[in-house]
Amino acid sequence: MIEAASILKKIVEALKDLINETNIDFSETGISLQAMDSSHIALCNLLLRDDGFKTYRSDRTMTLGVNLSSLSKLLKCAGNDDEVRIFTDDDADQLNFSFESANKERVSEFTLKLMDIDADAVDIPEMDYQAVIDMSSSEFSRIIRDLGSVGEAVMIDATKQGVKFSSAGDAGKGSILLKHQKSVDGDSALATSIEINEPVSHSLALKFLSNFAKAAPLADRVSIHMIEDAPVMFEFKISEIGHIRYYLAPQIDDDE
Amino acid sequence: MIEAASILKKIVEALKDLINETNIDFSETGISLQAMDSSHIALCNLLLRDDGFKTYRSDRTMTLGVNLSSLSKLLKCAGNDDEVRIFTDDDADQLNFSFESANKERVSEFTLKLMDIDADAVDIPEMDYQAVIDMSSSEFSRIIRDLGSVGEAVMIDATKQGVKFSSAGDAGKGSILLKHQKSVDGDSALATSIEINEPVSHSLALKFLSNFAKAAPLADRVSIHMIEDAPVMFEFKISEIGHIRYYLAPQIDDDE
DNA sequence: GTAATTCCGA
DNA sequence: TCGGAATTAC
Repeated sequence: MIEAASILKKIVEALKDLINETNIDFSETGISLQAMDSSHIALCNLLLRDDGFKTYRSDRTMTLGVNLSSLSKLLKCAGNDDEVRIFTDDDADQLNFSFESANKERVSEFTLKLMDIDADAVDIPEMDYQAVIDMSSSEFSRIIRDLGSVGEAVMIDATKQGVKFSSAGDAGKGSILLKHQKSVDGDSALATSIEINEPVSHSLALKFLSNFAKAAPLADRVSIHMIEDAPVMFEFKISEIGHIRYYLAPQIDDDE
Repeated sequence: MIEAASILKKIVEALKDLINETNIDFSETGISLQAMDSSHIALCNLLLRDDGFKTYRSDRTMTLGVNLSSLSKLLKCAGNDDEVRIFTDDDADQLNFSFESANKERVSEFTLKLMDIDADAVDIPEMDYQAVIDMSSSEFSRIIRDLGSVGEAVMIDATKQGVKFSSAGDAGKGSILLKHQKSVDGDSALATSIEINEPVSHSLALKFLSNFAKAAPLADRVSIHMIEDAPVMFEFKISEIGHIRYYLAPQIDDDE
């Protein structure tokens, strides 16, 4: 399997602070991963389809347990433009990486030891969400960072008119309102669009949202999927190849 | 003696984490320093020839003991483009620095207290090395940093074809292979050249190599000089004026 | 564990 | 050019 290193790095950066160790599933159709975060509250789902790779081959289905912190360190040894090959031996007790620089003068080989991990058997039902907010991922990061200095949780209120992020803490409170905008061609990159059946609002722990925001380098946009009485889902599409989705259950608090 | 501050700063940065205190020799022909690192394993050698200075005068030979950490702090008070004068009084119990800004509008004077230091009498024999690797110093830094996250030691294997740096640790292992290349004019800045009589390989403690890599800002290239059963020497040429050389004895381990 | 520094992104 | 984050030294 061959791919540019930078995207792989970003993927691992988007997961490693949430998940220490996880099983990764390799199958004919691609690579996938589902895992609860270390505190068993949030949930991540990664999908990389086979056709997104330059070449991809997996003769059989394999589940490999990796330490994401080690993997992150390993990937830091690749240049962003290096071509990456990932392969495993038949006994699959280690995962091998080769990085080749663009000019071919430098070839690195790294090996990651694998581990047996007790899988959190996770099943994610597809849902019909009441509201789907599609917004700039950098805007999302900015809002999460800004509200992170205000309080511990963010209330997300989605209405037809727009979406409001708000937080309150000891020193005060803050809110950011993004108005719904049909993607104006001029700056559609920043526009926020909201598809909504019914207004919905949820309070979410900022601690997790900050981690979700680490996926922003992977995608220009993030979509936030909300429904009453179920986890909120954040999706970052990874161009041409798949997505990262994060699920987080709302906090039960006074305002809902 | 007058010199641009930035180069002096870089020199001290390249030494201070390895050596706390050292004698510096001032003679008619220039400035030199030899010292073991604090753990008495690695060895540094600095040479600054008199003709590399804008002006240089040393009426007699002097050996002055300095604390490099204090010197580093002192030099941080100089602007990078300041012209530096270093001078001492006849009794030589302190070293005086003046920094003059490019526009001459600002002149700073600093004084460093000297100390008596028991010299490690160090003698470095000139050797005929079996292999000399000449490579980009930034590439060297990168490799040392990358392998630093893998293990505690690096094996350097020099052959006619190229040089391989490799390391192994708990989480896995890694290696970087640089292919030998006659300096193609196009990008000779990155090319690696290897002059070799006989293949040689040595295992070296990464802890020290990380310190050696701090000399990279002083020189675009580093040359690695290897011979069986003797310390490996790393040389960074300081343009027009001298060099820093580091010596490190190989670790005895199974692979050699 | 804290503090400083260096590097990257806005 | 400035601020923030990550890395590294004390």
